[in-house]
Amino acid sequence: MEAIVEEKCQVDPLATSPDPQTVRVTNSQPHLVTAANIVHFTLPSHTHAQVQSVIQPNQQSVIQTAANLQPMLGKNVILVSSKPNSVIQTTQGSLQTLRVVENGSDDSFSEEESPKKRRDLLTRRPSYRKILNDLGGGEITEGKVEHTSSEADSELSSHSIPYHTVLPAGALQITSGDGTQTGIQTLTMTNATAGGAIVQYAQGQEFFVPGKEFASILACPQLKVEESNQTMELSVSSMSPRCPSPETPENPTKCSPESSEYFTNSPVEFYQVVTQSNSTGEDQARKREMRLMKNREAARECRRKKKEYIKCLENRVAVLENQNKALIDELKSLKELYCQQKAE
DNA sequence: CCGGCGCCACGTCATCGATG
DNA sequence: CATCGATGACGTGGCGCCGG
Repeated sequence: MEAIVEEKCQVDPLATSPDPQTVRVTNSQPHLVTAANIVHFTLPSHTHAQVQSVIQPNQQSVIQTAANLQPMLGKNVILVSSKPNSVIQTTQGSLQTLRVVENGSDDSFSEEESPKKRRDLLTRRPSYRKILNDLGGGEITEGKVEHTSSEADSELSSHSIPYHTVLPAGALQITSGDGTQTGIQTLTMTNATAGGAIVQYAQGQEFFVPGKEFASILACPQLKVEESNQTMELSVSSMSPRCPSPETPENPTKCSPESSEYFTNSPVEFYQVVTQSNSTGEDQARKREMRLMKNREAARECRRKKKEYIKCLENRVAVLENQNKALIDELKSLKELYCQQKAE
């Protein structure tokens, strides 16, 4: 599939070129790029600029060109992101918004994007929080693969599951049964996604298992998983051998993310799923688990944003280094030209 | 092969600022 | 003022690399 980098120059108050222009780059596949990808494209003739760009996957970049240097340099190296709404910044003060569309995609540019927003993009300083805010609004989550707890929450709400049936991280407990249940206990997990799954068990009750819990459950070798088209049956069979005991907390992911509460240590054969009760102490524990779970997700997201921010800074470094190099070359050429004319 | 080391990702806690 | 999200700090485990 051929991807197209389509640039549409917005008429910005700061822009010097009033005519909207479109530049199509047909030799790049930004969405398939796994490493920096060199792309050549040519701006409209009146810009006298032939541009060589570096496509960075899943990044938003501030793109700087030196259009007024083009007659001298012929070629300019800029960084182009495959992320939409990147900004092309020229030394003439023109502001151009870059977006990436795939072939066949005909979604139009958001005309209602305010000049203020674009000016903010242009003038933003490299503040971590500021850039992260700029990167926000859906863009920064574009490359996000994993589902978040908010997605899980939305999934919950869409299923109208009572809040008390939500199991925070580590809250799912499978304890030894009282003998009323024999044999294999089957948990029916519906709507299983990376964000979690709705789990039904014997008494027709259901609860929500967050994605990580779900994955951990599936990873447990003591569980037999039968998958059908619409539902996934999770059978809890006898515990022999047992899941990792609390004596091995250094290896918690074998069965549980951070706790060993999924299973008892006793080698019993029957297990009963119990949810948190509403008693005060356990309610506090549940709140704590919820807080930890949210903070876990927040920390994950924060690190992801931080990495993206670092990449953005590295892109800027590359841009500025190239610009600096171009200016040095220009200065050198002008000096030579000056000395030549002076000698004549 | 093994220990040391560096890097990375993660979870948790503490703290701060925004918000209702 | 309580709550919540964001983030720095810290500790930990996994993993790859490298030298002995």
